[in-house]
Amino acid sequence: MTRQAPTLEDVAREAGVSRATVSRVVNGIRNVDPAIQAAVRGAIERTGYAPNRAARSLVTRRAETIALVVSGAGDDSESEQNLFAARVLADPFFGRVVSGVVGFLRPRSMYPVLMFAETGAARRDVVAYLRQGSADGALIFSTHAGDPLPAMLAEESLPCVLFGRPALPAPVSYVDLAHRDGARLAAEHLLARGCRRVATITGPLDLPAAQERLTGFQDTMARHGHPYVLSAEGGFTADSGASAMAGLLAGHADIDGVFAANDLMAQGVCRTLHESGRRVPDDVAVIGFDDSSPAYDCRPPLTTVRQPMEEMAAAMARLLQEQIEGGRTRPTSVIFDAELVVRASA
Amino acid sequence: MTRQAPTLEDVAREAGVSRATVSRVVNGIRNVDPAIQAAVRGAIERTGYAPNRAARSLVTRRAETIALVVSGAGDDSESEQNLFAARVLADPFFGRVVSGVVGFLRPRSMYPVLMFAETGAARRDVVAYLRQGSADGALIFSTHAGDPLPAMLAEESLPCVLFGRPALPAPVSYVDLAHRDGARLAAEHLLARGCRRVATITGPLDLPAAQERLTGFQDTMARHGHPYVLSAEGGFTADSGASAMAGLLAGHADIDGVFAANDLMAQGVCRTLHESGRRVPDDVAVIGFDDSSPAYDCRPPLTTVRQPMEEMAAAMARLLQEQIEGGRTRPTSVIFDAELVVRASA
DNA sequence: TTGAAAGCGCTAACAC
DNA sequence: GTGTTAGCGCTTTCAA
Repeated sequence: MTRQAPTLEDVAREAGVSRATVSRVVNGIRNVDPAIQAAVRGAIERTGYAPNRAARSLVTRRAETIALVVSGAGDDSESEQNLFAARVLADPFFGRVVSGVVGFLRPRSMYPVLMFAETGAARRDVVAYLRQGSADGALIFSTHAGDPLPAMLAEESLPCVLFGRPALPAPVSYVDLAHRDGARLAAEHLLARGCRRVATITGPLDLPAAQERLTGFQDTMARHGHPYVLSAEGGFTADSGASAMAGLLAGHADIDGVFAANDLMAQGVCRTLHESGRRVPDDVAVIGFDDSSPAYDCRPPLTTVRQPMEEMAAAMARLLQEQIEGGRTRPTSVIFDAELVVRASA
Repeated sequence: MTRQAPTLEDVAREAGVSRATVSRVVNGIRNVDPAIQAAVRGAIERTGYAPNRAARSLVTRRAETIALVVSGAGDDSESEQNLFAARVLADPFFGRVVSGVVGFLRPRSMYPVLMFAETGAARRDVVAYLRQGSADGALIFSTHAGDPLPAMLAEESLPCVLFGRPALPAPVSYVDLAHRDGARLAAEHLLARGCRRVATITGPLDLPAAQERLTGFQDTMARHGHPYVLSAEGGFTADSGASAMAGLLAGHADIDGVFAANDLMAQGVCRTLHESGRRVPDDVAVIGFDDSSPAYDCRPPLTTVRQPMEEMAAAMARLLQEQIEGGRTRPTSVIFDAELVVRASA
């Protein structure tokens, strides 16, 4: 930054027109004489002009930026903010989410600001960030049921869209999956394979998604003459899946089918099964959920219920954009369908 | 946003002082009478004032934002921009990087803007983004040797810091690891275990880091009487590690020690070894590099060369900050030490 | 179709 | 220690 960056004024002088005209050309507004338009473009080229974002934002009242926030439910005492970020990023789920968001934003020359909000202070920072106009809205990914952030944003009428129905009711828009149907697909597939003794490893049951996957699975099994389904609660991590499976196996050695509420846990399940000398899928069929990278990294590759994460994330961004542009509109929700992806594990 | 957001003016009126005074209080500048300070704080509280970022940036000429960019070396024809993002995020390496960056930024109330620059157009967008003042500088993580972005930024004197020495020489600051030393630690450990027939699986050899890990390993082996080391080039992915190992094994069934240039490949190596009926570490000892999540997710957990990623990423952010604040200073580099983490695989 | 001019909300001299 | 004032670079009426 040795020399001062050229401004609209400089370009105007160079092109022999007014600032307003240059502004019109830059913003692609019609009603500008083609000749002048060319002159202006030439001047922009020559001066190496780049519009100043802050100045534009000041008048348009738009940051043209959105925040991608991953929030937890910790309180201020917790100083593990960083571990939280690392843990979230380690979840393969996240890569697909970012990919979907970026896919929507990039064509619009926008880039997401990454925020992790595990503590109360961090959540207040998110609210402040939006109130300052640093971002026009937020895409929220809650990792815990007790997350107060959605309500905080709704309270201030700050534009936001959640991934998944909020566990704590709040008047906000969200994008979700038909979890029950997804679980049903898994149940039917296990049944069709001839599994007679099935179990499910659930996610944290205070999360609506985990609850619905369980319910959908149980209901379908019940409808097919299996009123009771073995189950154990996991934490959506591979280790939790592995130990939940070990626990189940200890009491029920004859399990021949398992539905894990996400791929990471299914991966853990496979590990435990393998260590106990059982073959997948011959001895025990395993189905995961999400269709994220562990699904195909797993040996054997996992049969899983696909959640169209990229599309869902893109839909969130679209909804947010509409909310930002349209001013106050009431909350909406978009529900996507799940799909069974059959690989080797079941 | 029903009612207009309160401005400095409103707070000033409410507190019965001038805008300047309110500004001083907000920015924590001394020389403000404690009583007035309290009055102003009260007014801020009552009005619910939040400073407008754009207005501030306009005058301070600081966005107080930095870009975290992951760049590749693709050209414009490539339309796989999204896959690129997903692939990068899937790499466990990335979570630690973000964690380190966020750890440095958060206390300063800053958040990184995430950008993926795999195509030429995307790289130009990164440059434009910085030139517009949307971000004050960039943290660059190149995934390919031919990445032209560093040079592009240097050309425009835009503040940036790279992760790793640039493969294409460019006058930019960077933070790196003493790769050679790290590889030496791995070699010595394998030797100390009594391995006689060792092999190494390298990363893409056009990357300086991969090259140095190989050189460091070979040199140490040579110094200990092993002038020739078997090697195969991988692509830093688990699959590439698995197949490189299979290839090596085909020609040399007696391999008893392997050094993989990253954990992901080491994981693939373990998989291949396991499938070939060999035990790790009894039949073959395996050492990885990075100490990222696959290292402890792997069975057995990997002995690996730890790269203090979080600290490195934080150092990058610090260097960038200095560069932004200090104006033009010449490129610097900071090199971190590697450390051997002994687990079960070797 | 183009230009003149009025701010957007804030900081930073400078004066008091 | 506090207020006054002049912009920062841009968009956007409003006239011409």
